[in-house]
Amino acid sequence: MPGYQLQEVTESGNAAGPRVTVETMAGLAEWVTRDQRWLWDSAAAIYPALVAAGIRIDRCHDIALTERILLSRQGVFGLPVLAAAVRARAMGEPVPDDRDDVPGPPALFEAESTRRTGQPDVDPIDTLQFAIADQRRRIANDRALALLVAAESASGLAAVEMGFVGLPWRVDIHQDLLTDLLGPRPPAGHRPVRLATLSQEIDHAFGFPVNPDSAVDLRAAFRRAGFDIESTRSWVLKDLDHPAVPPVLRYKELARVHSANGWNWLDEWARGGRFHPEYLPGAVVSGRWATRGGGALQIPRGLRKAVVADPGHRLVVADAAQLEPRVLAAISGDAALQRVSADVDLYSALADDGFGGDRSHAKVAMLGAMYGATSGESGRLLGTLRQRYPVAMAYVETAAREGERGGVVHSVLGRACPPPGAGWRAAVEIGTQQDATDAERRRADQFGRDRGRFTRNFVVQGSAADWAAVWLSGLRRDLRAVPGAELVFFQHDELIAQVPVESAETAADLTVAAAMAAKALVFPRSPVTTPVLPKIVDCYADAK
DNA sequence: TCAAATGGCGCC
DNA sequence: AAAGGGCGCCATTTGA
Repeated sequence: MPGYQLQEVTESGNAAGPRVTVETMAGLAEWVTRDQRWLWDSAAAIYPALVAAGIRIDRCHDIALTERILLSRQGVFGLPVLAAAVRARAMGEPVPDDRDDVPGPPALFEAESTRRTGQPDVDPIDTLQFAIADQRRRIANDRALALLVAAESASGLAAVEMGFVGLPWRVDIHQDLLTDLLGPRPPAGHRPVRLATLSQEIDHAFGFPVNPDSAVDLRAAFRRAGFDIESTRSWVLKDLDHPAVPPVLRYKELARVHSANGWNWLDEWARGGRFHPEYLPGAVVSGRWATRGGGALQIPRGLRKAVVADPGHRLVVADAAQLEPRVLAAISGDAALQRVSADVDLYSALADDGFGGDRSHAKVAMLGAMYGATSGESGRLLGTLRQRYPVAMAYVETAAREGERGGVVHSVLGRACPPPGAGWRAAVEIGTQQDATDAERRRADQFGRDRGRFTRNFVVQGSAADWAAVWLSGLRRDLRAVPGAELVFFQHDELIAQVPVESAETAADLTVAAAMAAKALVFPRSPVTTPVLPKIVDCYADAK
């Protein structure tokens, strides 16, 4: 593994510390000691090889992840080739907004001059030194931003480690579930018997053949049967009085299992009893993680039975209860909502505080407020929220107005949302001219409202992601003191650690402590709580 | 014919 | 209870 160039930095943060040129893994191992922070271009590019070689590090500064956050604040998105961005900044040129570039692992030291013609070659160490100094300068004196960058860098380490370790996955249990639902595994290219049977029932109910996998065909069939529907989404179909509806809904459900998490998924993703998705920290504009491969963030609840701890171990499943409304209470400073958020079941408290004890109404209303619902029950319930929590509602309304007029908003620690694109600006520009047609006005309105919903949600979702990154990185650090403990899954506001039986209670306590620490760091002086309720289980399905 | 767009649905 | 935010993935459809 030659060619990696890392720079060691002293605890004092002196970037001019000794240089290390790593020629081999064995050579690197000598350099890895505790209490070092490594500076490197990207954990995603370097760390997988180290982890595979049995090397773990405690801390790092990840130039790529940091640069993405810093560039977001300059309105640059789409992850330009990192070296190009650093080089442009070094030369005082505008940073290229390279949306179409293929986002491979961001590589500072790859031979980019061969890929991107016309660029001068640069010394990687010089580039690294410049990048570090430049980033430090841009972060200087912004404690929130420094916290975000530290948490993001640590997330980069956790992501690589979790991808390497993988989520325990019992293939036999998964196979049994599939057989129960769909019948035996069909030959390649064939439908399982259960789907074929349902398809026949659907044909029979309509009186003519219909392909239930085709939305076009299915909608035409229902229209032919006298139901003037716009789409075939299941919540539309479920209200129709037609004999085809039950088998269609069941077909959709099972076809989803088959195509998304069927035998092909098992072959590709769960060999060896582990599911190894690739985690991409901060890859969602809001700062949430994304994953690549296997749909790791959409594991159906019904499949959680297949996630079982190794012998002698337990799973510690911890999630932050109703994180987003608590975050809204914190960032808005709404005293009434903060009082409600003192309750472990926030929605129940909300229900008792203006929704006549109706928890589901309270929940719908709050979600609607954060997502920008306009119509229906949720829209009507917004009035109650405005009356009870005017400060919180004004906060999200302000964010929405900012988005509608083309502005940007920030998460609590300072991640910026993308500015509107050229198409958006053009459409709004045209639609607001004196001589605009009705269609142009409607289009401009639509674009404005859509973006308002986006920025409204961004401030909440992004701040929740900030909190979660701090939580995760703190827990990762603390968990290193627990022998045999590994983080194995992370999903927005929920994580799973696999821990030796005897350490399960300790690890569970650590998830709680890390949540309290995250609250104190991200929302200092705020009275809100961000409770975490860890469950110690053998099987993920038993955690809820 | 093939790549991009769409519809749909799983998770938060 | 409603169909509002963010994603990834699959099968089908569209259109160049």
